[in-house]
Amino acid sequence: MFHHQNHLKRQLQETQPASRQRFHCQECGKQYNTQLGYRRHLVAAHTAATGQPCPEGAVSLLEQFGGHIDRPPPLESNTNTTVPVRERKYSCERCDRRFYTRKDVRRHSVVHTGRRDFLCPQCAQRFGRRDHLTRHLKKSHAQDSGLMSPCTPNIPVATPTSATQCLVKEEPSPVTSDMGSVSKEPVETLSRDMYNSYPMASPVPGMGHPRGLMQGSLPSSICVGQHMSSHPHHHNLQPPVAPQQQPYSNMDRYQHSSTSYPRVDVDSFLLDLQSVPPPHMNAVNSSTSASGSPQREVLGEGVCAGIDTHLLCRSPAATSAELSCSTNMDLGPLLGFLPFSLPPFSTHMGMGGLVMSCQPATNTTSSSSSSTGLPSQAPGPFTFFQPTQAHVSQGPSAHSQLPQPYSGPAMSMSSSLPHYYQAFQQESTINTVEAFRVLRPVSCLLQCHCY
DNA sequence: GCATGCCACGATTAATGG
DNA sequence: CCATTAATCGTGGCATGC
Repeated sequence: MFHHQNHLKRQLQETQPASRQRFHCQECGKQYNTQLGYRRHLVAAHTAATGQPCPEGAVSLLEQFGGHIDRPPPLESNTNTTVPVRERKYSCERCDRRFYTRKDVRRHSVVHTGRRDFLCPQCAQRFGRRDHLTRHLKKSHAQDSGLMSPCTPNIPVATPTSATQCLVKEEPSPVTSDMGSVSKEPVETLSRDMYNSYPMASPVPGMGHPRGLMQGSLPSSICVGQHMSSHPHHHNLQPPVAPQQQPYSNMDRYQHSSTSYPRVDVDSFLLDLQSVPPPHMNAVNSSTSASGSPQREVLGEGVCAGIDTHLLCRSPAATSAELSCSTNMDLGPLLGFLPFSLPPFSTHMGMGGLVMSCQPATNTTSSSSSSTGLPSQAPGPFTFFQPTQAHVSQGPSAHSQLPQPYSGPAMSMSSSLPHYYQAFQQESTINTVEAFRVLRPVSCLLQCHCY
């Protein structure tokens, strides 16, 4: 269980200068901010060097690192020689961070785009870099290599050539083909968020990633939240829990000493979700995309634009109520951790949760794919969203008819949810109801595909 | 020059024990 | 309730091979 207060305290401690770099290696002089880093350094750098046999615990750790470290000494050891000091000549256009090589800048761009093109075939978790996927597979799925999740066949990615990785990158999405007039980036981001919507229960209890439910959704949430947070409409909102609440700025997102996204991104996203009327947001998106502002990408390029494209590609038969329905929002980031009315993960459902069932719906939703402009045979995550119109007609009545599974035992997963989700849960009833209203059509859709 | 992959490190989160 | 630990992911540096 996670204790927010405890976390806040710890966060404060770690961010205070006095407590930073308290772990000093007496052998090489390196300093570490965290005990974990210091211990890893000890195991990796000095355990083998001393010639002593690796401790039991260190053996497994070294195995995780791929064996004993045999890399040459770091460059710092040559600082007293004539080796010229390298300079970071290549800077990122979006955040002013500087890098040694151009390649690093390109790789860094993933931070801004939020793209996660590398899909784990075992648990549908997505990564922005191939080596991350490789690492994930080695660490999380090394033992279940022959245990393919049933969800895998439904994942619209290329067959992994290495049998270990699914490459989503550059994979022509079935949606992309129908959105030829749309710029590439929004489509990619939209598709990304759809993937992120995969509920990712660990295929094997005790294996895989325990946080798979929401891990992949964070960057997308950031995109959405960032875009929406830029709108003055939300300033009157109070964050549920925002220990690191900071004003948004592109620079603030990436502290030079930090490599992770601040939690406030998620909080902001959740707030925005509850407060933004879709038509308004649509207007914002339209203005944003039309103006071609350089801020576009910073403001969550893909997601906000993805909403536009999602709307634009829809059939003219879509009613105004339909357009005002938030099912047109890119809800992918939410689907990873919001309860909806999804059946709790169980062994009966099998591995992969919702992903395992993408069979054509037998109800009215089956005809909706044509109205979306999507190919009816298109597999993959978009099938989740095709039949949304079938539920739109419920309109405002759905508001007063809260889905039963939202309450009580259906939230069985809440005990293992991260604190920002729990913070969402703890929001006022009105806000929750609003969230339900926004998300209900999608949840109903998901139910249809699950049963 | 570029792509790939390994590694170190910080951050986050859940689990565990006192 | 609090502190600690373990596991995992995100990011940047950099070696290697083409």
